[in-house]
Amino acid sequence: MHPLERIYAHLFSMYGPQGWWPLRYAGESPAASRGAGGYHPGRYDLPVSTGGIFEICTGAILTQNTAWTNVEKALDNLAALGAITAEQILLLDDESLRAAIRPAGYYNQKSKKLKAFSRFFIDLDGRTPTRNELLAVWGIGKETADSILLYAYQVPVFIVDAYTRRIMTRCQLIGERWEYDRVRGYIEAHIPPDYRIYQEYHALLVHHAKRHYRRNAPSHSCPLGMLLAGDA
DNA sequence: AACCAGGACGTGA
DNA sequence: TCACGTCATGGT
Repeated sequence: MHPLERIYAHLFSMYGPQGWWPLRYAGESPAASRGAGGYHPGRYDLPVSTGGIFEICTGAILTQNTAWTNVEKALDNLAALGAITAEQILLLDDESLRAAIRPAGYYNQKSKKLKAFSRFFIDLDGRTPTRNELLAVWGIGKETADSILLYAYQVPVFIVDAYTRRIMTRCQLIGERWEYDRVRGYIEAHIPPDYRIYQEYHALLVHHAKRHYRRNAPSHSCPLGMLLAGDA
């Protein structure tokens, strides 16, 4: 069993299914099967509507280098304006859009990003975008593109975020200087390409990192260390 | 009261 | 390529 598989099994046994990506505004998932904050543990059929897909894409852009709690406030404001669809965002004047997403920070940049992505999203006309198409959109980098593919379109790509890097590096599975796509390729080579596993794995890494791998935290012991003691 | 949060882009070597 | 600087609000 590869260390990456062992880590996944361990994290899942510790924390259980995480139910990412949170869906709170699209109203497509029955409230009864939706947990607090819009998380929906155990459901892998979401999103099922265009609104749900777009909400995830919007959240992925707004959460760039930003705490999710701040993104929720921005999404609340957009929902209050009735602007959580691509068409409605494009109808908003720039000043209103900036004001709505202000809690998420970087509002000048992100307002442009949301409009650029909204045009792109409409042109897709329901089709699943390719990774390169997403990367060609201004404001969509590798991590955001992969977040959109994995959580909005159920494409099995592994998201390499700061938390993933920090944990894998400290477990000595990857090098400090490995490029994004090298890390992604390494993980995808050792984990079966099942979008449900990739979704849970990434969410579990984030959850675990928030508890044990804060950037400022001194190198203290982590529960995963014991898992890796036995092999290379 | 610094420090950080589920990054991306522009610029100059 | 690579290393910086910039963007910005809200919680700890």
